[in-house]
Amino acid sequence: MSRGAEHCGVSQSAASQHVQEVERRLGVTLLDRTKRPLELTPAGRVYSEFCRDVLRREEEFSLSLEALRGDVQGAVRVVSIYSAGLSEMSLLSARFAAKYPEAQLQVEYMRPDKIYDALREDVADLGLVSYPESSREIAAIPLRDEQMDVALPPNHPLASRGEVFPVDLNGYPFIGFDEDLRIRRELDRFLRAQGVEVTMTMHFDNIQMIKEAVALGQGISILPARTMQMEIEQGRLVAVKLNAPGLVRPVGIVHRKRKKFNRATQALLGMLLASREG
Amino acid sequence: MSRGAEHCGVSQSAASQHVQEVERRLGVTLLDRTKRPLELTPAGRVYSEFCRDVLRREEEFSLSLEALRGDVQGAVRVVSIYSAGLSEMSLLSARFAAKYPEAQLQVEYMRPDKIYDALREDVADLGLVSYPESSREIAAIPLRDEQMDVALPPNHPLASRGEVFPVDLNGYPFIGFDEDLRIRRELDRFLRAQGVEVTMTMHFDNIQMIKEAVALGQGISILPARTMQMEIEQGRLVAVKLNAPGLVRPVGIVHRKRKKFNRATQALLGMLLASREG
DNA sequence: ATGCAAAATTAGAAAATCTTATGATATGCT
DNA sequence: AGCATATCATAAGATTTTCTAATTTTGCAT
Repeated sequence: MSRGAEHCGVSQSAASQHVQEVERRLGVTLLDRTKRPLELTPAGRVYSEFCRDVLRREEEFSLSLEALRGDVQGAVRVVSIYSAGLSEMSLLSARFAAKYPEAQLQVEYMRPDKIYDALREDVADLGLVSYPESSREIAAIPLRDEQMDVALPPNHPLASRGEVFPVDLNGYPFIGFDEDLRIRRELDRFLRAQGVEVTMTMHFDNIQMIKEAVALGQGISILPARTMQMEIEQGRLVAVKLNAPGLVRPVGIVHRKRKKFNRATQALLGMLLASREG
Repeated sequence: MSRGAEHCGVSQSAASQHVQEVERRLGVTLLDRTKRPLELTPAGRVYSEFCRDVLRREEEFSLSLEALRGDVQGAVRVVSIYSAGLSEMSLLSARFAAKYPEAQLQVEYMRPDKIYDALREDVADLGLVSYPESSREIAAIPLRDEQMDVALPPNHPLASRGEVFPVDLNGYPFIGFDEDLRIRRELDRFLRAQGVEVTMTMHFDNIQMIKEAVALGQGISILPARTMQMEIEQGRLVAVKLNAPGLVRPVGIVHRKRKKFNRATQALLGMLLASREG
């Protein structure tokens, strides 16, 4: 039952209560609870049968609906922020294509607010964003919290340190994010809380540009560790761990609430969620 | 759509909102709203097909479940208050037996609180009560408001009047209901509001006994008109209309909330509701 | 017996659904 | 065409359902 609950993305309690409510409505017990692991009663087997039947029929229905709509069979439309998408999707799209050769994966990169718009207007199925936020129309699924490291040019005095404290950053020229981005506000809040005074010399609306500027020695920055891997390998950047709690960039999936996903979307979502456990 | 809403026992608004929510989830329009009466779109037809299919399967399922449970196929267990049940059920049970010869109708009479208990304990399917009340576990369906007349012995001074006013009852010995019955409280409230002062000489827990006592000249009473018909025909009682608004005895059906009814119960409930329109 | 994993229970929060009241729109009649 | 009528849509708020977090209970294995 716990497994089932997780599979449905609800708590163990919800699953237990739901089963009991179904039993009450039908007036029969579906599970033999004197046995562990739980066993289906005869009525439970009949009910299970019925449910599978309905699900099968539902699958048929949504197939014929998609055919009717003239949808591209099994297309997923993903919209993503630049930073999360490039690392995430490049890995995933290959695996996805291998596993579901007939499905079609479209990824498009845009700024966060455009992503939410795209979902609302139903021109995209899934969104990959940082600081995912749910609202009346949008549901959010957290994926992971990305560690934030200090990004330095290789020749920087701090570059040889195993880790740095926030105060060590004091006084260095800093390259940040545009002010209308959520991550900028979060970083500002963090630096202020830690009593760090940096000089914001430039700001950009995406991580690529910041990395570029840091590599060119224009200043230092704080960026999600996994977005810098390539540059570190190439020796263009150095990432140093920041010894301070609570600074992470949450990344998650957003989608239109209670929207029926086609099979391709379900599959991709499944892969994304599976990668979360790792 | 309005018809459908009523059929499901919800408001027109709820139906409209629900259809729109389904449309949103599926991402298609189901109804062509530029036409009156409303027409199904192609997608709507496919969806309707799907729904019928599921309902059909659900019907099959509940059949095999009942078979499994060893239920008496198509038995309805009705529990009723004495007064409503006798007139209601005697009429209905014949019609029911004629229409559904294979079904089995069990009627049992008991006091109101026992009725609610029986439903909660699932030893009865439907309850017929006055002043139906819903609660966490119980749902109530109003059936009708019964007119309340003054019950008099044939030789009573008021018996020849076409109608009486509440104040006319002043001073007469009165035969009422037990104090723990809702109808007693309602009558008390009514008499007090009308400024009537009667002498409660006896009280009983059921209408039969009150009628008996009135017929024997022990006092007058106020009773639902339709429960006195037999005695009036026999000349044992006289009913006189009471000229005062707001005194009715609501009668309704109660049942356990969100409980799956078997076909026999659905059929009987249908007949009861159909009789309501009349 | 005792501990452990998994399910049941409880209370309270969150979300879905419903109702009432009101506004919009197609159709048919004059 | 203009108006009346019936029907559906929308809005705001209340109600009901469903969910989560925390805790307790239960079956099974050691």
